Amino acid sequence: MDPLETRELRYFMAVAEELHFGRAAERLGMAQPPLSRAIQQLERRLGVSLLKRNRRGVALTGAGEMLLHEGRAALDAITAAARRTRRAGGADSSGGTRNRMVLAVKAGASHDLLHKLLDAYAAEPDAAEIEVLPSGTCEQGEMLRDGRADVALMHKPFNSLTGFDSEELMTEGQIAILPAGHPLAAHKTLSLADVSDIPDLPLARWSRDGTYPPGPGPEIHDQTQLAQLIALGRTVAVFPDSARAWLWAEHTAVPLTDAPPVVTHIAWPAHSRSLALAGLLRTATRL
Amino acid sequence: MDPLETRELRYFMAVAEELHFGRAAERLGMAQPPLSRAIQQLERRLGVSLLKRNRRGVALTGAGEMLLHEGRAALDAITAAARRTRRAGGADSSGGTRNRMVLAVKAGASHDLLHKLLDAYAAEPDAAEIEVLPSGTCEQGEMLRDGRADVALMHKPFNSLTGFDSEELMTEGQIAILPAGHPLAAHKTLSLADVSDIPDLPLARWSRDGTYPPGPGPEIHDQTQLAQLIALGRTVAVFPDSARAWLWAEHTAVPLTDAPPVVTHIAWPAHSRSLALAGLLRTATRL
DNA sequence: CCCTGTCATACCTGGGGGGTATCACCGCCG
DNA sequence: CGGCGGTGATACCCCCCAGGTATGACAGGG
Repeated sequence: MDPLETRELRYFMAVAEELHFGRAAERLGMAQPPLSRAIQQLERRLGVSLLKRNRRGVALTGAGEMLLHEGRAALDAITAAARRTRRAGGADSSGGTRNRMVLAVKAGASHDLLHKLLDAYAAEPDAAEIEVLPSGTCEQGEMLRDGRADVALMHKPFNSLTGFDSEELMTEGQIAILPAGHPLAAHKTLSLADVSDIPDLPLARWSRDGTYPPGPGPEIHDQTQLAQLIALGRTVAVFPDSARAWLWAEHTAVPLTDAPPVVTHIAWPAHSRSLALAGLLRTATRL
Repeated sequence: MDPLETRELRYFMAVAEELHFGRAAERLGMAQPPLSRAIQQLERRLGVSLLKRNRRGVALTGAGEMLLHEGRAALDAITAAARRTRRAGGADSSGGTRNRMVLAVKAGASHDLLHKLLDAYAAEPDAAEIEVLPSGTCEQGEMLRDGRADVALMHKPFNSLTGFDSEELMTEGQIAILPAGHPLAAHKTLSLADVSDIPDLPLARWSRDGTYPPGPGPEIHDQTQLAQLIALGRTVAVFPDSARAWLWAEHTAVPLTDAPPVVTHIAWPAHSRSLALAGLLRTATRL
């Protein structure tokens, strides 16, 4: 009948994630009884049971899982609307001039491409002000979805472009970054197999949502950390070619022959229709 | 601060579309003063002015336009969440079995592809129940966005696939559909220029959102209507090759040499993650 | 100059969202 | 087996705020 309220969605998401009314209520900063009631009302309203209450906690039904996924997308869209509206209203109060735009970039990646892009765009007539937002590991997608960013540089195959519009900007090979003195550093090229099986140099493991894939290598969540460990001869890493920009003297880069190429795209939410974005895209595709 | 409520969004959308508080309030089924207040609160909350109140109606600011676009996307996402949740909960109450799925298809298009797809999918083990939803002119995208449909057959270049994931299914040429007796019907092939300039047969104009592009041809919003007008020798139309399925005896189809090919895709919202959809895609790409 | 149409303000009321206290139920463990 | 802890549900209350009505302020047009 009448539409879902965002409050109800927020409540349900909390319960669906915690699978526990008490903890969910705490997270929401409210008491448990009104939360229980709100969820019941939601279920009545939708005419669907969302949770199975076993006496020991709760579990999601099929409909519950659906609402968990779709609801997250909807909440993201709402916060995106609020964020982008605030951003659009911050500077201009009428004309559409001086729009600010946020560009998300994986920290340290595509450095000179980014530099050239920003310089070229700044030279455009009535260029918008661009704020560069360094993003953590592969979270540019979330940032576009929830409105923290308006446009992003994304790197296939690490980022997924599904749900966004994009233009291809650049393709590059990958390199292995080795300690300068290591025997393998003398090679002209290497294969993935070569670098994944070095007995004294386990491949570094990157943090993904705070968890790490299993393996022998050191746990990394920061490029500086990684650079240091490589320089100390403790690990080896595989990066796109443009990573040469931040290599140290103690590093040696060796091209990999069989690593998949990395394609840099500029991506934006599919429904975007802004002049500033159009200008940036024009600049980017002309580079 | 605290998130936008859908009520506020709905209110703002109404005002932004009507550009008139009174009419917007009427459309919302409420009185004008609380609507005014709600919008003011919204503006205060966002810290942004959304409307310029000239004493003669209102106009949108830049931020207002942003909220109009982003808000529409957000509201669509919310109604989609509600619709899909209801649909998921209708049949199953726990297991995930017998999910229903809605497939949007432009009425009359890709008829035998659709037929083969449905037959092949129905033969799959634990196939979901598929409801076919005939859509009007090119509105499959909206249907995916607001949850009326879960998956759609879309036709490049008529539909835009931006924002969706898709798989290519079929490419076909286009044909001109002429009255059987017409001189041009005797040709083996024609060009677009040939059919757009026939003095006695103006090209039909299709309705787009209830409005028609300008031109001499008759206004059409229904395939049967069009078929009849062609049979009567009053107009000519250009269609994908698969339209041969519904030709009448009084029609003649002539291939067009220079018309852009029509590519049929199966498309779905980028964030979808359902087993039923995966099965349908597997079937579709194997056809 | 008044009348009309617009949005804003003032004030009131009722419903419902949220809180506290408590219940009902189950599983665990001594 | 009986208390005990921890779960979600119920009962009841209160007060805030969404919404309604009446009215104001202001601009433009005849």
